[in-house]
Amino acid sequence: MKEISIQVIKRLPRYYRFLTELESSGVDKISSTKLAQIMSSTASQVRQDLNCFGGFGQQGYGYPVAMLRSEIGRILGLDHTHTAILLGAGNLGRAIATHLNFESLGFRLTAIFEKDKKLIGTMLRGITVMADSDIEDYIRRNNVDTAFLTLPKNSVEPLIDKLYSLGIRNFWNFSHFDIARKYSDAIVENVHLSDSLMTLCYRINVKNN
Amino acid sequence: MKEISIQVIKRLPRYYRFLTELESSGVDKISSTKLAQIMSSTASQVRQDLNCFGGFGQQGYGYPVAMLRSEIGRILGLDHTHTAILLGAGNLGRAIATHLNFESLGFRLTAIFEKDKKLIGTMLRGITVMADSDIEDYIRRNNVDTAFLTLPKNSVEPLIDKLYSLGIRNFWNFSHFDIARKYSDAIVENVHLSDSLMTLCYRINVKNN
DNA sequence: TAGATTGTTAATCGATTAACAATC
DNA sequence: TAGATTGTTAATCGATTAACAATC
Repeated sequence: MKEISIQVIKRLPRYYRFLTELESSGVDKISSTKLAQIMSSTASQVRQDLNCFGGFGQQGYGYPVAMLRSEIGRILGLDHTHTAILLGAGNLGRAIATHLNFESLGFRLTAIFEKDKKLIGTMLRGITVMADSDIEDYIRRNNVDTAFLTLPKNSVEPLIDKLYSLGIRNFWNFSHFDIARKYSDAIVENVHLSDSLMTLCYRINVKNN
Repeated sequence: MKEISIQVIKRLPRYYRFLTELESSGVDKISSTKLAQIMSSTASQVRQDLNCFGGFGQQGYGYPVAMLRSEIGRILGLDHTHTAILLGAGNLGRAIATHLNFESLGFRLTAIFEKDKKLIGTMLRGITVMADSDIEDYIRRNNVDTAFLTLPKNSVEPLIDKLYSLGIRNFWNFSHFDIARKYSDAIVENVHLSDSLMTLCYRINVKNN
């Protein structure tokens, strides 16, 4: 199978969201043209994207919504269960922990670690926040493959070698530490909120120049 | 001037971050080759990107770091001050409010609104959280141009028309409500955390297939 | 000057869009 | 069957990469 481009992959969650909505509003089939309208895309792109993974449609009819949704979920691997730990129970960490339904996104959050003593022992999403110093022990005893990093850059820096050496290769990284550069075989998904805000700033200024 | 592509724009904050680091570690000049190495990019791309905005370099020498950094800051418009309000003081809203240094990102956060009565009256980053019902009045009395939306989709939906009708055109949107589709002249920067996590899930599964 | 490195044009590569035969 | 719409190939468009003359 030919490699799927990152552009296509990044569109998949969007298809998944819109199809979920369509399904729950009782729509049972949709054409590439209609789906493209809803998603501000093009019929060509929809068909090209979907055909990267197989022929889900039917000529003269369109795509069955429920089947297409579940197929995309399967392609994304949302039925898998990767075991993740969260590092950092500050504002951002708490938001992530409480805000997302990991179970339907392919993950299981099993532990939360924090340096600040005031936060250790508190509960988040049914998980007791543990001390930073327990990380190594926890990973050794449990099968963890993913780390969610909601710590500042200078806290990630001294931690990342330990995580890597303990076998963690997947990172959801909210910090500005460049993990991918240091460990080229790691899978790193970065969320840089300030970058996003700067982009907004640029676009506002261009419009109002 | 020819339109700058969105790919280039999205790379600008990254240049800005790396240049800020270089500057604070006392580096005063850098070649496109070296900068590309640090950023896991290519020398060609660096030069092409920068030359969208002007010739900041010097042949045989490279780019002056401090000057290039401040130029990119100016291009991004970080010296501007857009006035923003935050809607939603839940976990995510609180994280956003406390986590980011808006002043150095081109924005000023002046008010926070929330539906939940338990949160109204609490302080965040020196701002007293106000009741949802005060939004309209506040916007009429103050010059607000941007809204940060850290509310769920079904709370954004009934609110967005009011915001738009009161003149707000710029949105930093963490919800799944599709603002751009409804108001095509709005500038919408979306942050979809669950999309990002699904992309990570896909990439892990492809690697470990 | 000689070496280094930019700015910029040209070549390549890949993604998006268009077109249409296949077929339900 | 006729109409609709897919799957897929071809055309276009744009972004990235390479090359090199200009020049500090």
